[in-house]
Amino acid sequence: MLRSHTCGELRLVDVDNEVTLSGWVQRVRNKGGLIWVDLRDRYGLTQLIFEEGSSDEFLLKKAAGLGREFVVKATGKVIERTAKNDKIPTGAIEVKVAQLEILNKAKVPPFIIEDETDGGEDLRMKYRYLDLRRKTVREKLQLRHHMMQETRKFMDSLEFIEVETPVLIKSTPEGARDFVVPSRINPGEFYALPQSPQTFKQLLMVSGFDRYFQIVKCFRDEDLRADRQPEFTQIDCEMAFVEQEDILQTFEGLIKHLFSTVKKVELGEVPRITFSDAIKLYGSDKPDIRFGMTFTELTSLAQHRNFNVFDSAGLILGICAPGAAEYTRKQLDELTNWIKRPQIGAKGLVYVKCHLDGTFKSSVDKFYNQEDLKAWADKMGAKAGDLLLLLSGEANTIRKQMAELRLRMGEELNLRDRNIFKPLWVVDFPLLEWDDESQRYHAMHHPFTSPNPADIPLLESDPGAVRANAYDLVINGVEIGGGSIRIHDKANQQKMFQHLGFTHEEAQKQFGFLLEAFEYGAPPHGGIAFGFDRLCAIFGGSDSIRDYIAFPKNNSGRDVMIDSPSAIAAEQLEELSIQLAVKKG
RNA sequence: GGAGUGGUAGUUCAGCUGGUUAGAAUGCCUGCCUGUCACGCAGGAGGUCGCGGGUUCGAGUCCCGUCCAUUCCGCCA
Repeated sequence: MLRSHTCGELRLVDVDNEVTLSGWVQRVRNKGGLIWVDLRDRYGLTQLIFEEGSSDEFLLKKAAGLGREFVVKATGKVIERTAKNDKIPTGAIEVKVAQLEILNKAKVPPFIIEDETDGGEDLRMKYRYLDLRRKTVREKLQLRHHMMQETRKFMDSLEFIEVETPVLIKSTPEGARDFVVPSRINPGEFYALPQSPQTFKQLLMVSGFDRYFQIVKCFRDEDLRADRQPEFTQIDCEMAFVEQEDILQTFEGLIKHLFSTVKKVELGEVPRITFSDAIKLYGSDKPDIRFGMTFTELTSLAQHRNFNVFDSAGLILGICAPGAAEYTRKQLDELTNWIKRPQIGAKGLVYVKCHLDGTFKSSVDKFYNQEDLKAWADKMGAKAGDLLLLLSGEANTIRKQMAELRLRMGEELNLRDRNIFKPLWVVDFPLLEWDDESQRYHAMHHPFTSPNPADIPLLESDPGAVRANAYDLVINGVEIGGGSIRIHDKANQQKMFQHLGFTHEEAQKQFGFLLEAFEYGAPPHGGIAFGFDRLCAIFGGSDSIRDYIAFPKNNSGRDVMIDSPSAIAAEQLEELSIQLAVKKG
């Protein structure tokens, strides 16, 4: 027998029992006549003890020779500790070892395998299998497991059916770049890996599976970020015979269920905001509503005082940072420099300190008197002790800049607590988005999204103003999910392709199967997809999704452990009828 | 494609305006230690300063190029 118990379960009640434990040596503490070995497995840590006098010499020697990460089997009696450790659940007992077997030796690991590791990101990824032995990392994958099970439970309880859709599908030029896979038996032709199972889930609606979901890998060949991997997991969902309200209710239920079961957090009703209000108040379509600091427009109030910067601006925006009036000159300079960096690119930053004595001190005192500044403060609802921060310029540009500033101020003032969760539905997204590069409209969500019926007349006159039946779920400023009510009739779908610049032939070639399916009785339907990795990261309180993926890729899309991607043999290339334009040396 | 930051011992980092033999902590090895649990004490080994070029009497340090990592912008229907 290799083990009778795990390393996490023995307690005082087990004292005097003979047990066998197997696991990894976390650390050996050799005190001369006494040797302790911390034995670790997935379930915890148990202390083994060897004692000069009562343990035989050979055994002592063997114990003293153990190194980190050796795999051992130890048999012995559970005894009560003289000196207990209340930091670990097994801290009241230890195992007095009578037999020790080294199951496998280990090289000295390149970094320390404990909660606080000395290993950097790169090294940990190269030896990910060692990194995963660490409790902090393991717990993140356990969280993911838990969320996955709860998602399936909840969806199943509502009669959703999990259907697997193909991974080898067809490339389409819309949207993100596809990963492609050459077909050996069809020379010169390629499959694409799905960016999402979008068309398949719509076809399932046509098939009558009126409630579908799938926890599914999706692939996008775009540049990576801390929260973006080339392969990632979605909770993909679709429902037939529903309107937007049905979808929002159903999946608000899923989110509440996950928070309740996994985090023991009971959420209230999820608030909603329209896209246009989100932009106006937060400068972002994924506002973090854990804190206020919404935008106030000061354009009419602040112009015509001979301050040229403001007078020439299309828009003047202000936010009120609560209690930040005592910011020093140095802090304000830092903020100004930060917002002037090329990534954000503001021209400058105007501040107004609302002193406790009711006076104001600003960086534009030359142009504005105390009454002017008071009028601003009043309009922004500022209190004594607050700091007003103003940006001016072209409307869309400064909204983005102000959104960044708002988030930074929220961070600095500790208003973005990781243990507080504020989900938000953003609704009424625009249907179309103008793309300067290709000089045409793109679908903001995707080409299957239906327009808001009230706005259909605008499709010809003002396409950019048409609202879509599309919605996003945002939690703490992170886009967690998005979806829409789809178009379900052929004529409308064809019209949409037309608006997006598809010729009739292109539309037919790429999506003919869907258009044809719509002719055979397609029900009204809609759905949503959640970024599962991000959802896990939010639950775990991390900015990066990488630790929630067992074997993630690095910033360049490489797996440094298995060293992929890699070149393939000339014979393979030939078999696939592929010639390389560039040879990798 | 662009910008920022970083690359020095197994690991995490320090190394100033260029100056003699490149340091610390931790890990590792050896010895001592009977209640440790971040054990302690004493000793020891360990370096292509990412790579290539340049400036200089002299480069870890300055300059140019390049590679790698990371964060952000673009991109991500």
